[in-house]
Parts: sequence; structure tokens; C-alpha cells
Amino acid sequence: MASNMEDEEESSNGEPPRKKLRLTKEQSRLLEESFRQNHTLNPKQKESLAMQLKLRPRQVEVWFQNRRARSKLKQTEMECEYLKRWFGSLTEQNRRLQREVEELRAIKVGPPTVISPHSCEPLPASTLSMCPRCERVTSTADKPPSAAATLSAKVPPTQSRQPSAAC
DNA sequence: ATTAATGGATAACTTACGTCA
DNA sequence: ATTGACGTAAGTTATCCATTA
Repeated sequence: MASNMEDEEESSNGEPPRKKLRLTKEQSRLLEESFRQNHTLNPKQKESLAMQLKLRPRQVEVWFQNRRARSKLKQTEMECEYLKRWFGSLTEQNRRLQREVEELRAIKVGPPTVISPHSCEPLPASTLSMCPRCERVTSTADKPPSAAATLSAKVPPTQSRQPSAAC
């Protein structure tokens, strides 16, 4: 360590070396107690607290400044932890929902042949094409509600299961 | 057991900005 | 509208002390 080499002397720039005060237990206790009551001090409170603690008012002032800063830092750290946990739970929820979507998509695609909504005849899947707008292969409006229907109920009306003009 | 290096806590300082008379 | 005094927040520096290799 490079400290204490010029105790009681002046450093090269003519300034006396900065000395750090160590507060006693009792001083800390009183300051903390006072901080609990009020996070800021008016000049009168500062003066009387300084007298009580046998410190300079400036030292009391600095202590309160630093104490407010520590308090805020702690609060910020706690909020950060909370947000991290929240993010984690949202990520997990998102994973579950993605899995569910995959399962529902698998059910919806079903077997390789489908029934034509027009002729009620089975059609080979290879003759069908995907509508780029609604991403549906064919109309299933005449089928009973399924899990897939439940999902699509959440889709905006323009993407309803009724065949659009483009389909 | 001793010692130098290191990191955390915090007192003290500096700067920028807002408020008010 | 301008100005100077004052208080505070934010950022930085310096010091002390405990831990560790």
C-alpha cells in the first residue's frame, strides 16, 4: 500500500493528506436512527446532530448524502433481482405456450388426405396448396370445434376460419 | 507466522442540475 | 429574464480494513 507515507506532512501538491474518519458504533447508531426518521436534514437538524455526535456539520451532511446513495443502490439491486425472476418466469411461460402451439399445429395438419368442403370427396393432400394470407390448407368450417379452433378464436377476425375471397 | 496483494465498504470530494428569492 | 446562493444526486477518488495466497 502506498498510503501513510506522508502522514502529518503535505503531499507533493501542497495538500495535506486526506484522512478518513471512522465513525464509532454509537455515532453510526445515532445517524442510522436519525436517517430512519428523516432521509434529509434541515440546517438546524444538521447542526444539532453534529453537536450531539461531536462531528462537523459537513461530515453529517456527507454521511446523509452517502446514506441516501446506498439506500437507492440497494433498492435498485432489489428491483433488478425482481425483474430477473419475472423475466425467468415469462421465459418459462413462453416455452410452454410455444410447445402448446406446436402440438395444436400437429393436430390441425392431421392425415395426408382431406375432405373437400365443396364436394365432400376425399382429396389427396398433394393437390392442396397453402393460402399465403391465412396459412390454411382448406376450409374445415363444417367440422366440430377442436382444440385448434379454440386457439384460432384468439386470432383477429380477418384470419377467421371462413374461406376468404382469396381462398 | 508474516507479508504483500486484493477487494469491499465508505468518508470525502467534484460536478451538474434544479429551485427559489 | 437573469443571477447567485443553496441543496441534492450522481459519479469519482482515497482511505481503511479484512481476507487470502
